[in-house]
Amino acid sequence: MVRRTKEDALATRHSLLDAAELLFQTQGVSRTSLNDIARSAGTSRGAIYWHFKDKADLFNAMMERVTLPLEQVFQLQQAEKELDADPLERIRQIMHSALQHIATDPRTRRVFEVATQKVEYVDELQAVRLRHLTVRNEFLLQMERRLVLAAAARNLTIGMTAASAAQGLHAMADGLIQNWLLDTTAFDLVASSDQVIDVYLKGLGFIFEVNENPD
Amino acid sequence: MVRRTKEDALATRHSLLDAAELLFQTQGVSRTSLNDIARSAGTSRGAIYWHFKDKADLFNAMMERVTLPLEQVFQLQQAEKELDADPLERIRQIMHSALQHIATDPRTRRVFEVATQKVEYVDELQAVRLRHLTVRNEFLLQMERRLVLAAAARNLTIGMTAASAAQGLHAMADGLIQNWLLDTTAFDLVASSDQVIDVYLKGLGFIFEVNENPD
DNA sequence: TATTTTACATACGTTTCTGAATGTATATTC
DNA sequence: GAATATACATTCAGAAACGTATGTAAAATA
Repeated sequence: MVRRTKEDALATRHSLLDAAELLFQTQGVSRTSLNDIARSAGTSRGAIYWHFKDKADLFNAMMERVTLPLEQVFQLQQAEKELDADPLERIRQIMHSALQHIATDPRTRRVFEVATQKVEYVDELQAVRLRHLTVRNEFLLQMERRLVLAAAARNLTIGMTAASAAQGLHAMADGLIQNWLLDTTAFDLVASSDQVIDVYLKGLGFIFEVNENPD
Repeated sequence: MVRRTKEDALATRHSLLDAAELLFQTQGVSRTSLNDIARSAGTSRGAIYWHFKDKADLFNAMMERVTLPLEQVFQLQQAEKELDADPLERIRQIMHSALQHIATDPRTRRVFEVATQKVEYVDELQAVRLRHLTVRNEFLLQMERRLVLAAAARNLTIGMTAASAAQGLHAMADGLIQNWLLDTTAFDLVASSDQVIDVYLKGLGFIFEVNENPD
């Protein structure tokens, strides 16, 4: 009704994104009107058009609220001097912490569910999609490099290109997340991922103790 | 304009589904109106409402046109007496032929792209989704059984439950398909899948010749 | 051949959403 | 403390989509 302070405005922005998350999750992006979001956040459409250009812009902001922190994690991993650490262990750590974060942080899980099941990637949303592809390719390259280092350190040669091996690793994590999001009670994401990723790495020729705990 | 023979009607139905496929792929399901589909197929909305209850019903028909044949494949695999065949080889064959089909059949690829990127699974479409989950679980059970048989035949014990191993196998195939659909030029689906699946099976303890061809 | 379905086409009414325009009261700035 | 920018709320006009109802001519049926 009246003008708020800058902090209030930021709070409004966040409550709009919060409302969007929940509504997108239950109704899907396209069937959620800007009016729905505004009313759920206790404001009007005017507030949305003030903070965002349109629905696609809002969607993008919602995504970045969870993906930017995730990307930070990868950047940090790269920043710290890791020359001494075992590349293979770093791979396992990175995968573990990423999956762990997805499994435990409610907002991340919600947004991932929206991003994988409740949105259609066309027109303006395609751009958002493409940006994420860039991030994914960056991740693939990192994994590829780490695999090369890990293989060299152990003086072994995997039976395929490092790029293919990285593709497989990423596909495995991606598939696990997707399937877990379809039914979060079907299996324990972190535990299963740890096991299954170790199986894959073992198949590549890397030998270590596989976690023996069933499930 | 005038009534056609039954064959004509069936042709109309198929052309409606064809048009829907293409429009869904480029515009997304929710942004494609029934009028768009009708005009693209050279008919009117009346034709759609004659053949289908609503858009969800049409979507479901579009899905079944490609999923039913795929399910048939699995059923047939089960029907023929396979007691003599090596269960591990059957797993590899099934995965290979499924991926091969997805990679080479344009309609299947198109519908998969729609199903994974161009539709929001809410409300009526949720039902369609749930039906596919049933199919998936059936597939998981089959793979689990085969893995048990394969392990028994070789007198080895994998370091996890067969269910988890099957989950990993399925997640891997699923992830590969998803990633390949995002950019079909990034890698060769069939070749990469063959390699990567063998790596996984090898990691489980199954030993055999891994295809050595790079990429 | 008369009757009844069938396979659509067309018209209608209603709902809903969007973007832009405009209004407005309060922070903020100078 | 006057001017300006901010953070929204409200209104408006227009398009578009859906479901239903109704029309219709040719197949199918008897």
